[in-house]
Amino acid sequence: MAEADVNEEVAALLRRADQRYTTGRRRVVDVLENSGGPITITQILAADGSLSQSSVYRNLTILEEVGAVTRIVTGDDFTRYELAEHLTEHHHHLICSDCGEVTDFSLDDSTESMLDSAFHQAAQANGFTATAHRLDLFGTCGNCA
Amino acid sequence: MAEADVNEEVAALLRRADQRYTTGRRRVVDVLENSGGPITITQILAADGSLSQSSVYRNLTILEEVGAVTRIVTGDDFTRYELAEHLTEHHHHLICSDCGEVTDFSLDDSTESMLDSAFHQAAQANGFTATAHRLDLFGTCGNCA
DNA sequence: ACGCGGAACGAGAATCGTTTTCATTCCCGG
DNA sequence: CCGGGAATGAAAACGATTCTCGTTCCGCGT
Repeated sequence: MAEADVNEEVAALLRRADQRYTTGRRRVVDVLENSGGPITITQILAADGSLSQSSVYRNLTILEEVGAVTRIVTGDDFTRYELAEHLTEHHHHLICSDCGEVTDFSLDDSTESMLDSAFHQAAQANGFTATAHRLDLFGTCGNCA
Repeated sequence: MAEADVNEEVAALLRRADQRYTTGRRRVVDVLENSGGPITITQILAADGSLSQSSVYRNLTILEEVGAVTRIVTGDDFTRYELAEHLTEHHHHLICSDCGEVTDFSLDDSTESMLDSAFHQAAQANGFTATAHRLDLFGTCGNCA
């Protein structure tokens, strides 16, 4: 999705929740857009020095509530954030157990659709209503090998 | 796996790392064994009042290091623990976004093996060495619906 | 049996990522 | 141009987890 479209879509999501698309929020979205995978608060602050920590935390919470951003927990000590899937593309994560970095990857369509139906079936069998799934690979990234 | 076998296997794992299978550690393993899914420290303490918080934290760390226990982060504020997969069976998690509870579920063998090869391929394409994967469904459990 | 030495324990203090507070600044609607 | 609620920033508070430290336990050699 083009940058302009992302901004427009985020603006719409915020408006729908009676929230403003302020400069700070826009800067956060811009940082997330230019980072090939989920990143930490620290990384966001480092990427744009004009942001203040508390506002970034607060704004990420709001952006998550309106559905513009997704919160990712990997197992290391830091929560990471990425743009919501409908603003990017469906993908999964390679998580390096060594350095903690997260990079995106995709599966081919036929695998994905197979997964979907398997999930649907499994959820149903457990009286569970599934709204999303998470699929990550853990291991060692090229850098750390 | 039968309870006796689990204990034996855990004992072996600990011994291999020059660690003792103390009463406290055994109690933790017992609690994990009798709980159809990953549970929090608080739940462990509630399930066995004779355990002390700091020791449970410490022992779970050790049990994880020797490969007897796996740490699970779901997105809510609590880390959960379960017996390692080779002490139970391969499975995935249904995570209730509402109450936070986690329950196990399985996919059929053909789906699993398809996934494995898809993962292998994706990891390789990214210069990544995959050692494990995580596959969870988020949604609403029967109770919270 | 006994005693030694290191492992494990328990209670509380410390840590640190995250959340909240509160006074100030900004921005929209009238 | 003003008033009032929203957003901000700095700093304090919070809370799950980790660390500290004195005590207790356990395996082993004598």
